[in-house]
Amino acid sequence: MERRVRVRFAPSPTGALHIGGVRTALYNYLFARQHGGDMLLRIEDTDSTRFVPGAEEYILEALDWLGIGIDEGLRQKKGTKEIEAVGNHGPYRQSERREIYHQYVKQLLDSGHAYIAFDTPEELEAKRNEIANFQYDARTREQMCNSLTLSKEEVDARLARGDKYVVRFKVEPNEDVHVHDLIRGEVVINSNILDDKVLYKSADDLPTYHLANIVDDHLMEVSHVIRGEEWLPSAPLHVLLYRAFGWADTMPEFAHLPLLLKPDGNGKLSKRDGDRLGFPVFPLEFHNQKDGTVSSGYRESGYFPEAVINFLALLGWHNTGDQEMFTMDELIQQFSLDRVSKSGAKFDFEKGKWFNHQYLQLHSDDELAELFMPVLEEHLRNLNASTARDINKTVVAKVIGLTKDRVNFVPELWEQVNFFFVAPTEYDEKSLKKRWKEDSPKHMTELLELLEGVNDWNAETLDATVMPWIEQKEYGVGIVMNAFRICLVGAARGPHIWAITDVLGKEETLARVRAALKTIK
RNA sequence: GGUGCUAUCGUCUAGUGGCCUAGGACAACGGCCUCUCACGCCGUAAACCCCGGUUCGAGUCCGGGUAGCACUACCA
Repeated sequence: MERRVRVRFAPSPTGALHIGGVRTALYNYLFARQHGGDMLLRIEDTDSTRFVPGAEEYILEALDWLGIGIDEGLRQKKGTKEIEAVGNHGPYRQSERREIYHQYVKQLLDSGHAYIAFDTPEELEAKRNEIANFQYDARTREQMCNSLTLSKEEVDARLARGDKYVVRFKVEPNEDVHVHDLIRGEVVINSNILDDKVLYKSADDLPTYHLANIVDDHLMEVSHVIRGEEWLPSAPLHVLLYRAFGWADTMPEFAHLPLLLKPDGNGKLSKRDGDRLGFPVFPLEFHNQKDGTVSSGYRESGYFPEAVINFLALLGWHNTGDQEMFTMDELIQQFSLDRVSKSGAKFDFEKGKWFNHQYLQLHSDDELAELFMPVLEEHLRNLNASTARDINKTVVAKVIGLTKDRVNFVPELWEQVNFFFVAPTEYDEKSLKKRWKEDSPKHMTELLELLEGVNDWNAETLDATVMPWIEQKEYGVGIVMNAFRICLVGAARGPHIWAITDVLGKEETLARVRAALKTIK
């Protein structure tokens, strides 16, 4: 009988959601959707010391922005930032599941799969200093302070006294543990290299990841665990845990995803790489209330969620064939775990920019105008308002249509369209040197006269008036037009000249030529 | 140090024993277009980690090296 596909994304609220985590969430989501299954969101907050306020809200908002839908667990209430819990396998925050874990810790203790240990962190530290490569396991536990070495009376006394303790998993030595991984195949690890992992700590009355993770995945009926490769080494431990609980027959399938690596050099992609190389490592901007740092986000940098999704999907997964552009629906249809690469992928954000360029072109001028309007207004506010011309969305959409193919991001539009709204006050030196000739003042003075006589101000009329004039005078099209362009734009760049005069109108065009004549040289 | 995972252009990757003279995309470079800058189009350069083995034939299978990465906490 086929089991219903249920996957989970289980982040820790220790800060902004890393882009690698986003990809893990995405692959889980694609897998769930493809199989008509459920995507769960669980918060793994068993380390109270690392909790960062706002992180949980951040994670949910980021997933919502990216279009990664949650079916069960914690999610944003539709259209709001409020958090709601849906489903009947809750609670979905591990810190709220204490009583549940108590029961399972006891089960392991009673069945002899776990034991109580009183060694203090200081004692363990000392042991590690004393013995190279010290590991708490079958070879060493007999020398430690635990319920295996102490008498029952002593253990009870310590417990009654309120001594801090942990519960450790009793790993049986010298056993080959097989883990079946959907991406990597069979992985075999000998239990000798595993240590007796701490499953529960009395100090904060919380389990560690390993215990909570197995208990929750079992109780929540998770069918596939799709997570980062950093978990591969502890997968055998998890298998042993499933067996100890007697859940081996319903143990989920595992798939360990390759890691996202630094663009340059070696190692895992980190927050610092983003700062160093100038690109976001997080989906949304994050203000860390704990350490006061601010991290830039893809959303605030002008990325479209579709572009981020497309980019991320292809970092570690690729179908046969040459398709590069994928909608979420296409990804859901085509994604498969056996086409996920086994090796880590360097995070090359140049490709990300290209994807954004592609998606930007797909948006209509009106949509882009809507997005660009606030950026434009902000820039104009920062300039002297009196130099700004009237702006309305129709004009903004029009100039965006003229320039959008040359930008990757909406905010970059400003550099392309600013001269439509603000007359140049200075003229680019390089452009002048190359395009402003000795005769240019004379040409512009004559052109000015010619243009003053044009009543029907549009591209066709202007072209039909100016071109023959240039030809007749033998001035050269490039010489005149480039000088004209400098007058209007302030530099040798921008769209076709008649497209510019069209938006500027007769009055403004003439005014700019006059101003240039006065200012240049 | 130990254990595990991985290994095709600078980067993401296609390739599942003959279709590979190794394909696509990003980036780079060159050209075309053109009143400018871009976009776009066309093109160039660019890779099978090394050594053995299996086979008529290996990027593809096997072994050994090497390298990279991950893990090795009362963090996840």
